[in-house]
Amino acid sequence: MFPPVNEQMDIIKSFAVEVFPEDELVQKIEKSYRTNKPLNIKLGCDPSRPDLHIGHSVVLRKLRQFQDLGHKAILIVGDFTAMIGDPSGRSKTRPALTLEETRINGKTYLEQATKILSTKNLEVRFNSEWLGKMTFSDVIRLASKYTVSQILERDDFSIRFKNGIPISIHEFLYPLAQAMDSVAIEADVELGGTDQKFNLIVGREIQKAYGLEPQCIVLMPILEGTDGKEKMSKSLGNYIAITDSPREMFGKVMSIPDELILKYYKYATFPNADELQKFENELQSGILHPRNAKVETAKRIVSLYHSKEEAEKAHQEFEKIFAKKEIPDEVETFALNIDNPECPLVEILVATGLSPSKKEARRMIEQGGVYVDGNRISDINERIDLSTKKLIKYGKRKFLYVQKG
RNA sequence: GGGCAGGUACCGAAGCGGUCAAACGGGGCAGACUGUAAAUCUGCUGGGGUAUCCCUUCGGAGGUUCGAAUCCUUCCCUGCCCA
Repeated sequence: MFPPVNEQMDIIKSFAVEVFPEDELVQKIEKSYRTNKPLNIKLGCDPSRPDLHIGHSVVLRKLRQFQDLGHKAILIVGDFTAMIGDPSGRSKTRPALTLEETRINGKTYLEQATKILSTKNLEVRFNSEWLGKMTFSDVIRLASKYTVSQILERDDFSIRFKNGIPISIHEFLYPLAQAMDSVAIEADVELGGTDQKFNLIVGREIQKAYGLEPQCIVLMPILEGTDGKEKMSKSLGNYIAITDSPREMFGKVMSIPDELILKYYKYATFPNADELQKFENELQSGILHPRNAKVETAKRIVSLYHSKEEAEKAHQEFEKIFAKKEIPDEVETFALNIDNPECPLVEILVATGLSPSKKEARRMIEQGGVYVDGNRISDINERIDLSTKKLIKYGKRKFLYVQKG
């Protein structure tokens, strides 16, 4: 029923940064193979921001691999822990959410996650189920299993501590709470990004303290955002959401710095060994032009969340707008409710929502970023006759037809 | 509980009675260039109005002053040290 152990290990280790302790994992898999029982593979998700992006997809794809190997994926919706706010990789305390908010977000999360995960051997648990039941003495018992210096080993804590940036006590509890999830579901393996390493190790320790076999850990790389600097995240605005439209998705991939191409190709699409080898060789030897490498990567990514056809369309549209500087196929029309069709351009820009303020609209015109029917407008007092439909181009990529309506 | 240092625009960080809508850096946006929404370079970056005019902003609330982000009072928040 299960593939052979070696085969499983190869797949598990592919694309992972770290898998440890490897010997324990081999043993677990051997046992599962012998007894024909699937392993519990845990992945925690943070419902405080439910919009999944390609950065999340790396670890979700890994979980999917486990599912395909026949193991059981257990998605922990951290509805309870979201109230704490995971401090990982953050220099600031995160805002806490209410239970209801996290519940709603959890749902959205799941809808999106199943674009990658199989619904077959998938179990979804909310950690308020057990964390919410813990009494204060339970919490004290849990807290007694870990020391302050152990917790301060984590560098985002120690850095904050050293720099005099506040750390609230409840943040110390976060890794412990997450560890309790592993206890509650008896996780055999926990997946996470490399930034989760500390939390996952705490999970091992706490499982041991509660008399359980400790989980093995699979760490996946963190994908940088489209800016190429920071980790991909919604709050930084450098993300490619898995719900992005084909056009957006394609464009965003095209905007990544060249150095990131291989990483995106690799971790956002999980190519097979041959594909990867070929791509890497050609890119490095220069046979594959970086621009084309991006095109290929973008197509692959769009295909994963939409379809091959959509990807092809997005590509063509991209070429049209940016290489040929033409107008995209689908441009919305805005019916502007005005009395006099002769309307100052600045006001049109604000009324249509293209520009948040008149000030910015003027700035944009002054900087030569506004075109009406293909003509660059340089006068901020320009009036536009809207009795006929006019095409406005605002900045690099905003297009809109406007007409008096 | 005491002492000290702080809280400035999206973020970091200057300013310490008028010349402050507030230096500088990052981010963002635009333009040029290009192989792309890469890289690089240049410009812009509170709002309204356009004749160098008005409004809102420097943790909150009051006050001093012709005039405050800058001084005083008080409150809230944070860090460090001492107890």
